[in-house]
Amino acid sequence: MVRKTKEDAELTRQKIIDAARAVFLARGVSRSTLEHIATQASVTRGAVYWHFKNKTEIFHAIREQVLLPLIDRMDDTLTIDGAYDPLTQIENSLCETINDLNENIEMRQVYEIMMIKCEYVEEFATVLQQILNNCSSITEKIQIAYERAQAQQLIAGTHSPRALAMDTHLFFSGLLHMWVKDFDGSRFRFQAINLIKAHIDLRRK
Amino acid sequence: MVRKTKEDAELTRQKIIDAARAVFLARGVSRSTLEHIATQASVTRGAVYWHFKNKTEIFHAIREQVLLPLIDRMDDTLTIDGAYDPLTQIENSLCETINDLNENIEMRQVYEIMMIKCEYVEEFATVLQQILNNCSSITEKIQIAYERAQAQQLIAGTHSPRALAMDTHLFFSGLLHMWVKDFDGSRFRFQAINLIKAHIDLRRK
DNA sequence: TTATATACAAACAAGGATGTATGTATATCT
DNA sequence: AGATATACATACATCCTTGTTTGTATATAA
Repeated sequence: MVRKTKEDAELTRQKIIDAARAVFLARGVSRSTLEHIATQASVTRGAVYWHFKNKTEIFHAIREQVLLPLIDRMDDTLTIDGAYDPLTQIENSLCETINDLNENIEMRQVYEIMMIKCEYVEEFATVLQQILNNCSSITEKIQIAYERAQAQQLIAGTHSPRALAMDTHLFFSGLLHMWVKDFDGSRFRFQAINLIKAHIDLRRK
Repeated sequence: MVRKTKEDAELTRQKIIDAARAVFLARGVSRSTLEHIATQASVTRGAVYWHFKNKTEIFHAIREQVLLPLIDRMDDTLTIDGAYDPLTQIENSLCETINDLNENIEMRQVYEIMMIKCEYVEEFATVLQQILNNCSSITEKIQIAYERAQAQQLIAGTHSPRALAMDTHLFFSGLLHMWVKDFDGSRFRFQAINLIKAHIDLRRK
């Protein structure tokens, strides 16, 4: 059979994306061939080339599908003036991301691919800029929360919200990297939440 | 000409390593072929295969040549009971690493390769375990310094040296990753030292 | 109902990349 | 001084991988 309905086609497209995620994770992006991906998706390379121009396009599709919703959600938890104090809001925001990583397999896989199974050269180098931009945006959100915390006199000592935000962001950035590398979980995964709490407690008055 | 003297041979071996570092940096590890490396080193693949079993072995040679001395030096600055107070020792140790990155081109290149130009799959997956072990060892050193700082009552609030060390390590880990990705320097490279100072100041009484 | 565009499968062509095998000039050892 | 091992260069065979082209059955539009 050939020529499926529009919905069928969208389904195979998604099947290819899912297959690519699994293959990238297992073999790394550059060692993954379109044949690997096609086989994993139970289609031929013909189908892959129909839906995507090349491997790079699949890579970007995978990345966007998981990362875009994540950024939106992070924005929400940090900027909404909710029931918790600003420091707790930051803490919750970071913890939520860790929970997502624990529960959402696809998100975990994408993070692992982006962090230790991809080489940022040539066509992929542009992603680095996007990552830096995301980081800037997140740091700004955290900074705003710290400013509110300072206004409410929740912070010990005298530290600029900017510096606090950078420190928190770098801490979390390191945590994510270690979380991904720590595949047996013993060193970082199981205590990630406690590490976040300790980090925020350092700032509490 | 062929059959050089032993010293000549060692020289070509080093030339190949240097060439590989440059090629890995420019094209990423997996897209770098032995032909690329040989050409860059002004030799043929024959020479490369004489000195190394394959690309993976060159990779490990590059890594060890830069990382092993670094670890030794980090050990020294952290464990020696020198003229500075423990918190300043930690600060200096981190700042020294950043200074190294700024001044030592080869070290900078190796960090960049290991962090964003290499896929940790198959033969390279073992490196992840080594990285985790290094991290553990560094965290322990930092923890000991924090314990001394606590004994001297230099630390604000009541936080366990263990938690402080983990937090510092994760912060620095994140900083290194950002330092590498921030190729134009504007966001992290130029203010790395200040970020470290701010991080340590958070702990000072 | 027929024409056309769609959603693939299958076949084709070409260029690398790897590992090995072979050749060879010359340090080095005896 | 001759033998041997060394330090490569060159040539060879094999296996992928990629991109494109062609074929084709069938939704879908006219």
